[in-house]
Amino acid sequence: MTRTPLWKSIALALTADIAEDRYRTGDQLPTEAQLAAKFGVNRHTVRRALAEMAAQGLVHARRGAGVFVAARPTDYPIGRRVRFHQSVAAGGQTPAKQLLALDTRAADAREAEALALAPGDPVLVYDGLSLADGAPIALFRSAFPARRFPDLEAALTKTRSVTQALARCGVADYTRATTRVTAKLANATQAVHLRIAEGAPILRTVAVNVDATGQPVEYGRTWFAGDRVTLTVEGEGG
Amino acid sequence: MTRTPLWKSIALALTADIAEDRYRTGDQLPTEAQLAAKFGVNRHTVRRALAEMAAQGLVHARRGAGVFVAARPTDYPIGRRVRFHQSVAAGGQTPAKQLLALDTRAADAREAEALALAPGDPVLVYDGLSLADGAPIALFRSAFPARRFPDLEAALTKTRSVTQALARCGVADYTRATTRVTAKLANATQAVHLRIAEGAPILRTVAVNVDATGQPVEYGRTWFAGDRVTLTVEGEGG
DNA sequence: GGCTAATATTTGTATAGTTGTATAGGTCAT
DNA sequence: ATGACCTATACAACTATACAAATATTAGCC
Repeated sequence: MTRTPLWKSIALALTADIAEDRYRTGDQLPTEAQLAAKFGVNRHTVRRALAEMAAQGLVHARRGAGVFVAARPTDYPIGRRVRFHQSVAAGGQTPAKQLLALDTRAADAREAEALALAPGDPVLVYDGLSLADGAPIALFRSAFPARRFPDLEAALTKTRSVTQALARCGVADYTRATTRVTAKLANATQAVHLRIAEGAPILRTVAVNVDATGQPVEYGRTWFAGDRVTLTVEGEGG
Repeated sequence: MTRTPLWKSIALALTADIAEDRYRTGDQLPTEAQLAAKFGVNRHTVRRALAEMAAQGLVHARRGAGVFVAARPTDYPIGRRVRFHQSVAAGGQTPAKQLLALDTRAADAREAEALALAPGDPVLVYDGLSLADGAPIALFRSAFPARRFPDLEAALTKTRSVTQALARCGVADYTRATTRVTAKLANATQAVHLRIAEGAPILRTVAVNVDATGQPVEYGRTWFAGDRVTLTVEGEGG
């Protein structure tokens, strides 16, 4: 005589809690065991409800950690003068960057070509994570010509902003020369960082930034969580 | 939904980094904490990956120091005319020797017998470490008849090479009379020197070198890191 | 300079908690 | 009978935290 399945009513109740801001973006929900006790059902029934909500992008679970309220989609522009900080702030969210790794090594073939370096020239590689309101938006890996910017590593350690760090190294302004966008599937590592499932869709952009004289200063690859970001292309006066 | 366990993909990524020489033999990897941040997982997950790589002999951890890329297996010949320096250089690696202790004392029973000395005769004992590309390959303890070579201690201090030191003491050439090989387990001291785990397998060789007249000039015991060295037996024309 | 002691860093180990997955079975409406 | 729904149990994978043990680094002292 159960018109509505238990799991469905549980999902509705939790969805209402989120809609009424009882749980906010990034918050951890009670554990599955706690929810099961609270609703007086088996843990699997709660899981069924959470699975439905996850499929709708409302929540996301991290094994071993808990279930969290997912971030709302972010609009992200692509154009000649894109600055992550400004773009996110313009959308009313708080931007942040997390440094994952900073390493100097020999350039690989693509990096050397994009930056107009000789094979084997050193590049400074900056792996990081872009956040909006604490939610991960994008993974990125930027390569810079290490010989031209010997102080960039220190600058990036202080201010994780690429724009500010380059400014300290004498590049007052830079613009995006090329951008290519492709679709990929998240591998395990990317999925963890972006808090999405392995195999979930990802937007990958490959870009080269140049200074005022046209010299390439940054070769950047960025991976966006596909269902959390919408890339918008500005009119580019080529 | 994790097709591939996280730790496995992390181990693969790090293994690839080593294979592409981004981390070289003897290099220290980033700390577990840094790797955990870089891959966006808990430290224990990184440890699981490192444990797998350590089990394969790819890396080795030293508590309090870090995780290091293990040396690649070195081929080491056993035969009548073995010279450490030449053997390692022939393999394309850079040989070195580290002096641990140099001491003159009364010979014990085995040393006396091997060197054809009277009980209680003095022997010069040379404890050292053999390195290839900076990675420890073998621990050794060599005993020489002190009365026959009064200047050997000074010579060994200058040039840590046994061959060169003996040459200065009038032994232009020597050959290996006997070699015995056994397997042991590393004790704590050996493990520290060889940068392996306590209880790891060790190859021990016991050898007597004789001069052109057949007089024994060196009684040497050597402990090789079992998983880092392959002993190859040359055809010995007795 | 060299030695010692204190401090900080790094790996090793232990414990507890959380989500993911698999298996087995039971209830009920159609 | 069949399939959707729900319970029960167990284990694997991962997180979180804390502390111990070994090492590296630094400061101070002679």
